[in-house]
Amino acid sequence: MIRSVPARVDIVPEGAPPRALVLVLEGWACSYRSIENGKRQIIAFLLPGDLPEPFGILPGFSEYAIAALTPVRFARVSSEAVQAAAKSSPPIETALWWDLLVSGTIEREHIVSLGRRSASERLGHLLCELHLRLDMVELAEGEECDMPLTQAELADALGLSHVHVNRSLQDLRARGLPTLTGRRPILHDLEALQAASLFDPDYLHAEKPKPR
Amino acid sequence: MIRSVPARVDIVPEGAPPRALVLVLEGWACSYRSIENGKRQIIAFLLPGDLPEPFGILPGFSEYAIAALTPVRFARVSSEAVQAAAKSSPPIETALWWDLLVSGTIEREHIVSLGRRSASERLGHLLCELHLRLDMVELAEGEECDMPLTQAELADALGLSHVHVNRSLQDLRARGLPTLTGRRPILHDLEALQAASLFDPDYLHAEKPKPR
DNA sequence: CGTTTTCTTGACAGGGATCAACACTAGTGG
DNA sequence: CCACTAGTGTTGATCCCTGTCAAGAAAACG
Repeated sequence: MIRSVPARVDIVPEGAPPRALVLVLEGWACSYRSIENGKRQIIAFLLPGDLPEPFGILPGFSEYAIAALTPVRFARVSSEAVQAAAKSSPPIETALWWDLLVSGTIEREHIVSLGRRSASERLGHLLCELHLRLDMVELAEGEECDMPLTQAELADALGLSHVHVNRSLQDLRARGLPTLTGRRPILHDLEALQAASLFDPDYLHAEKPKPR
Repeated sequence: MIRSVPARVDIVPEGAPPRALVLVLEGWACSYRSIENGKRQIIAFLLPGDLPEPFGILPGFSEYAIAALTPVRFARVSSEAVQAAAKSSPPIETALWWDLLVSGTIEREHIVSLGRRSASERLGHLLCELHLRLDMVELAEGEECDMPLTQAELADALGLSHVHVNRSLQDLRARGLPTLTGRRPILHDLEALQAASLFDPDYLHAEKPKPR
């Protein structure tokens, strides 16, 4: 079942009972959690092809909401259907596991960023990550790509205030690394930015490993 | 294959090629990542019963090291053996998926802590989490439990300096919440601590859901 | 075009880092 | 069993990164 939602609405609201899984087809979304003190934390950005909930035999826990950041087209897939697909096709099963592992790795890297990297490093790291991920689904154009994110949304992902995101962006720009005009970053010198952001491109495993 | 290591040594060193999975049987361990600037970030604490690497059909990525915090007894289980066990026994398969989902949830909650909670809240939240997890494996004694962690180790998990961990601990103590003498915390008033730390006990899913 | 978001800047405050001692503990070997 | 040593916990002083508040500029949008 394919559906579309406009930007800025919840695809899965917080605390919803587990239902079918969401598969993002087009547009940007994110999973987030809002907390009692009024703040919110974006857990992960979801790009086309992402399956933000685990596909296994247990119902998802759904502690987190999923929201569209741009207009999003997505499919709702029942857990049973996903498992049936996995059972019947080894490549699909591999792809599902691969997605699960990679999203876990991205989340753990997020922990490292939030815990031990400075504001500019976090920001640069995120730009590198998103650029690489877009590249992997053919959505980057060389050193440029679309990135329809508000500075406030970046802030909610990076654990910063939107004011400081703005200043960190200026800091990176001043050091000649990325330019972010409008919502279209240009990573002028990818290697320099990666070095400055302590970004190791390997962790995303751009080439899929073989199943064993 | 069951092995033992003394405290403070790596069970799996950083960047090791994927091998058999580790299953913690006894003692405390953690997974961590050290970064170029000399800092390190603890990703997760591993208690008895934890299987810190995903069990699926793909080789683990092993971006992270696993270190013993106390003397640890652990088993090395080949990926194939785990899958065979899952295939042959639905309860085991359920348990494996459950473990995978819960550790993911704990990691995402870690993201929320690091991004949007104050030092004292993070600390209190971690104490609540570890207490509950210990309780789930019968290792807590009422409001007390063993917690063989150094303040520096807490700092590396919470993204703080060890000095500030010390001060946050005093802050909680002054507010009558937990007492942490030696390595044995007493959570005098669990509910008050949970409230002060924005801790929602539900996210650990102490009661396992049924497979569907 | 007017209105609402977003972006940008400045001033200021504060949480947490860093540095540097010093006090304890616990483990070690004599 | 005690002295020694290394690791851990505790404090104080100081600094700076980042948050908060507030307001104006620039985009986005209907």
